[in-house]
Amino acid sequence: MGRSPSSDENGLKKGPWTPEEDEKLVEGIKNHGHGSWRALPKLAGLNRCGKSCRLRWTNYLKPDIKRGNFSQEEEQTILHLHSILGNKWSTIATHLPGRTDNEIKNFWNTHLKKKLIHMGFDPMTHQPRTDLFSSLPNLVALASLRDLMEQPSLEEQALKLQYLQYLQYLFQPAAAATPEIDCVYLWNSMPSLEENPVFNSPQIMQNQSLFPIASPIMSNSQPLQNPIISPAHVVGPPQVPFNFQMPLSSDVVGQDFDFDNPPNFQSILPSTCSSSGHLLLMNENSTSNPGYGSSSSSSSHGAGATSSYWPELLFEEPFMDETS
DNA sequence: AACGGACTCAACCGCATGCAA
DNA sequence: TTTGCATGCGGTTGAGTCCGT
Repeated sequence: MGRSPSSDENGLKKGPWTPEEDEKLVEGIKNHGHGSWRALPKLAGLNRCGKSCRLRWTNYLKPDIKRGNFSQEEEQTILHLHSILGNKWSTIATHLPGRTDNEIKNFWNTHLKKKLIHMGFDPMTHQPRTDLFSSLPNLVALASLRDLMEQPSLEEQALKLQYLQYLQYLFQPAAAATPEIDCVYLWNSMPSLEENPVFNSPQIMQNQSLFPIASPIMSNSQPLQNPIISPAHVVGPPQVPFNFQMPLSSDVVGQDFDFDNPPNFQSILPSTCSSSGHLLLMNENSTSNPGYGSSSSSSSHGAGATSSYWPELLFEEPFMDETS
């Protein structure tokens, strides 16, 4: 790691530090202090600039520096402080004894930022990403549609639907999160899909109470409504832009589904798609949005806006072959 | 075993800020 | 008030390492 040794136009050495240089720097600071970084290299017998010496000392050689992995607590502290302070690494570092701003910055860029993005949060605002995240239910629904259609029986399709409903339930709270909801809380409360016993339990077929209504965070949650499994508390319009009533109540259900020669998809695809599956670009003023719920027409892209726009990326390629 | 892409992190760069003359 | 120097800060770079093929 680091850089190859080189020197600048003044003949001062650049690049990685050698153990000998480290030793000289430590000795120099011990004897002369670091009141003047510019004078220090000369006093310590180093062919380095003062800036390089300061950086080496503050980021590596200072005796109270803590090395090694960040703890869970440190991770949460960084996350919380970053949500308040932004990229003020030196300020954040003052709250984490033994950690340097450079180390925190690197940890953020290599781990936490990616983790937040992966969870659907904007790493800068710590708010749910309205572009991708709010479309997740749509994406999941789309990805699962084929799977749903391939289920041999109505019961298994119902099972799939409940799975979709549960995903919807999981995604909605974050998408509906308001600024006062602490991102750290969501971070900690976000369940792991793989580990969730619901998905490994036969109870999913019997349990009609998968969607608690008491949770304050979930108060805006509006799981997908469908005619087969409809939890009593579910109110409001469907949030997934499919009218599942159509395939479920039509002859399509339970039969072998040929995706190469689909039936008339106009009835089950949202209006943003043409019958051939291409995306019909939809601007903010579009009024044609039947069946998606009233919230979708809002121009607010902030937290809580439930966008039903089809992600444009999704349809860079035709949704399905134009064979019919 | 070899290769190549992804990842990590120490170190550099340039700008901002503070302060003394 | 202006100027110049020293230091601090955040963004970026790039060589070493890891890991999958």
